Amino acid sequence: MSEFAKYEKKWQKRWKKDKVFEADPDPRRKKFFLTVPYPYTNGALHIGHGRTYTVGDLIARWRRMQGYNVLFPMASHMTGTPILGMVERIKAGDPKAIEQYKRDLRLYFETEEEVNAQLAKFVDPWVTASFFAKVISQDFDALGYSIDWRRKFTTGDKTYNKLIEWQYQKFMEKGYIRQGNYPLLYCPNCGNPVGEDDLLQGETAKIKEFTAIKWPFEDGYLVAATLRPETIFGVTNMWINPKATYVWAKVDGEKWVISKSAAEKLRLQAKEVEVIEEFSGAKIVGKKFRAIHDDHEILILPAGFVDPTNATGVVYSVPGHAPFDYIALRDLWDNPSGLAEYGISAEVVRGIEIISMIDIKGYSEFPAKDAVESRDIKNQHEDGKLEDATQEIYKAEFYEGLMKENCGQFSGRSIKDVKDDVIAWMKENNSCDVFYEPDIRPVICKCGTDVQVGVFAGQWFLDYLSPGWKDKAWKALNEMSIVPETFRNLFEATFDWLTQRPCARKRGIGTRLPFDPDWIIESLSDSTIYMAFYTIAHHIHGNKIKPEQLKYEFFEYVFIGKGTPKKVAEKTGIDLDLLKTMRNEFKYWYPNDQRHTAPSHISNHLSFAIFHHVAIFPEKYWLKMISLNEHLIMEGGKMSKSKGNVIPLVEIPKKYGADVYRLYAVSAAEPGSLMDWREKDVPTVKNRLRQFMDIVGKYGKKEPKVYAKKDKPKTVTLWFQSRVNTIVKQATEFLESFKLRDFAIMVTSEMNRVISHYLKRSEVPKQEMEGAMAYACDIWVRLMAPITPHASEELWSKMKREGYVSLAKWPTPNKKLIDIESERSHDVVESTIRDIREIVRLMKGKKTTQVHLYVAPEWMFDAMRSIREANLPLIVGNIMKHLMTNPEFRKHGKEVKFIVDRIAKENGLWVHSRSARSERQVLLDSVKHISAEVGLDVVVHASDNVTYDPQNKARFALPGRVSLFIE
RNA sequence: GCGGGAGUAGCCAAGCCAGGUCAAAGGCGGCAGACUUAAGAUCUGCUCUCGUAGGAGUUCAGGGGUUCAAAGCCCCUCUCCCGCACCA
Repeated sequence: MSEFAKYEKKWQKRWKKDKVFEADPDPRRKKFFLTVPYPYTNGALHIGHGRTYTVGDLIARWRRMQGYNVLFPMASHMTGTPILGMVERIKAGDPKAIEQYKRDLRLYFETEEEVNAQLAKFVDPWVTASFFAKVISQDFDALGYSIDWRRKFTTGDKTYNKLIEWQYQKFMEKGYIRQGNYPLLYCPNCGNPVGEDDLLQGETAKIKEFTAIKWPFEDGYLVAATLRPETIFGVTNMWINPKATYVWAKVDGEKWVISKSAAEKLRLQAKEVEVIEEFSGAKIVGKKFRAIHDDHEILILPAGFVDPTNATGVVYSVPGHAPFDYIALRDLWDNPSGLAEYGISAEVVRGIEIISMIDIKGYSEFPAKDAVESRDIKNQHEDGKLEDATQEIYKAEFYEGLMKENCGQFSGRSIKDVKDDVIAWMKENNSCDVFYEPDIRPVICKCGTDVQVGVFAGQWFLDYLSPGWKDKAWKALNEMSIVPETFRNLFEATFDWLTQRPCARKRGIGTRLPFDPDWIIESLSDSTIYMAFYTIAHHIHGNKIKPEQLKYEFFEYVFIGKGTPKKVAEKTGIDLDLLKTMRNEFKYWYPNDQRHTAPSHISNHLSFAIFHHVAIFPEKYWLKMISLNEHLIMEGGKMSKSKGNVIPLVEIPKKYGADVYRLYAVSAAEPGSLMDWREKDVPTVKNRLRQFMDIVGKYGKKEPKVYAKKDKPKTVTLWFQSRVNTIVKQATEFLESFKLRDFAIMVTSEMNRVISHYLKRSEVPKQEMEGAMAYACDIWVRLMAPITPHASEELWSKMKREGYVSLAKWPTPNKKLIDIESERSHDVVESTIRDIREIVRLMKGKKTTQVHLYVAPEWMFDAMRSIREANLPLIVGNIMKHLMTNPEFRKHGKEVKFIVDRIAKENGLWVHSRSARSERQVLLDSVKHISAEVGLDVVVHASDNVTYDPQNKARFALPGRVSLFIE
């Protein structure tokens, strides 16, 4: 158990008891509405999830301390397939699924009996989802997240369904929804589309779209599938596998010749297929078909390499540009003996002329021939080499090839531009269709069946290309803050690429489409505007409003302001005042000021959220800001259950302490980069927290006092007060610009450094030091509160402060105390100490007793100021001229050159005190300190009155660069 | 393939957009010292190379360019990471 657990629990309880984070509208205060996407509750969360929620909480806490009325709510996500899938696997007794859940359950139960008892209940997705929703909310509390839990809901709630129904009715009204064909991986045995998780093999498979070209043949078509439809102009023959089974089939009313297995696939691809006749490929070898572009007759040849289970099992041959075709034809030329049985003479085959139809630099007229010969491919059985040759030619021709003059209206155009036009042209002439295949083979379903491509007719899409939609979304994006700004590119790329997206499915948990209840809205499409639901969720369940009361008119009124509350109250039976309250509460909180999550959601969830908001809400309710933090890795590598290196969220407070984790999570990496969790760095973080607690614990209880100049404090006290306020200023600026790591370093390392330095200064009287320290601690404990709320709360109460530090005022820098001059002077002292040390080190053991410090003459300080004020470019001549016009400096001509040369060399002015007097004074004030640091007696001289300088060192002094003599 | 991003000292990681104040923050590791019976913890200093006077030299994936001046801007090359649609 971590040493922090006891007081962490204590404060979590008190926050809850006093409803510290429950936020209600307060017109007198500015609001800040922050959301982090709700977790998906199909299992326990891990340390990586914690990073995002911790950052979210940091923002919430900081804004709250800044005086904003902060709403930071949370809900849980259960729509979609994963929970349902797991439940089914548990029911089926799948040992892997059972073990996975047991592993998660053991985190929450002591005994194996309890684990099994809970697991036994996981036969209902609702039970699974609500169990994990519950434990995740406990985990969040244990990490100190300042969430208003009154507003929680799940995406499976009936009331939530009503929101989504309204949303999709709105989309329908606007014409943003359409139906169409959609191909996806499909298991014919299960009768379902399959996703990555459903696959045994080929998990990464994507769908490849072939163009099926319908070559006129007898009273129908010979249908050959290709990825290179532009090559129809180079066709010389057709390849048919004489040993394979083909069919004549009626496909959507037309007669097609395709392989038998292709006919079965087409049935799944939303085609009407009726097999008329089955026959062996040999039967049509030797027959003729007609070309698409000029109708001439072409021969069908036998080819063993044609795979009837790939695409249509019919291949048209372009030997000039396809290595497989070239080598197959060459093989027949070399050995035509097998042709006789099909009634094809050797002469006819030898008479086939290879056609060159693509012009490409660096190749002969037949690139396929070049590629085959350069690889020394002997025959059509060298698959690997042929595949390689095909890739080479395909790529080269696609990017650099031009259609030759024999390509009709497409002549002269580049392949990559012309491809789609060729397809369009064939489509117009009813010469082609589409045929889908998985891009890799085999793809096997968990049920053991070979997965095919299924085409869903009537699939519902959200059409992001609907007129006007994208323009509005762009406007929203352009006006929104994206932090870190580097991620904006990713949004822009996504916006460009979004076209149509299926928004409903046939399976899973979710909301049914109101206008087509066979379909269930898929889980990324039902979580885009729900932030609005937080503003009223507690009223809905608090007043036991029934789902059927949440009619279309209800949401129209509460979210859009349409209709009158009176009419809506009549229609829904909801109390009139309650309706008004909800409308007002929505108006108070909305829009969502900041949404924080991980960049992996940019290409879907976050972009959809922007699109859906602009579709539904008026401009003033669009998202204001999206902030992002990257994922977390473990000891330099990916986290994965198989590696066993996943730390569950629930263990973090026990193992490390919530505050330690939080501090690590914000200080180990800036949000924009991956964070590496390294166990050996944890003690350092813990130590930083302990130092903070020790110091504030010791000095925080004293009476804070601010020292003004008139109080005649030590100069180092003025420096200290200045540094503390500078830290407040910079820390706040870092938060504003979302540089969370810099913020964390500033309020831990830097603050600690400044404090330890001050504590070392023995010249400061005890009372003065305690007063100044108490002042600093009062600020420090508040600066740390967003990161380490429990420790800060504990200290705050020990300091006998009113209320909770979580609600205390965020420190603002006291400009009067920021004294750049004293910070500069301090730097001069520190650099002097460094210089002394360096010289002593270089003197290698020679006995040293005393150091003499010589400050530069006053006029040099005047010269530096004069240069700064003149704001001259860094050109020696100009600066010289500038100084020499002043008779005061002219007196020191030679030394002026010395100082100006130095300025040129250093590329500008450097840190120094305001005047020789003040520089000397600071050194005098620090004699004790310098002496203690370097172990030498210290004598400070003024260079206009040097009484002792045996080695004539004083003349090297410059402002800020004290000259030294060590003896 | 398409799209996005990254390569910084022994390691991790800031800096890059707005070039000079950068031998480059912070941390880890290492070395030395203090404290301690000792170890650990903690604290202090050092940690690219050279240097018996505060200085000099060489660095920011590799190559080229722009500039008085480049880790930073431009071009090319190499290497690595992430997303690509029904999966949340």
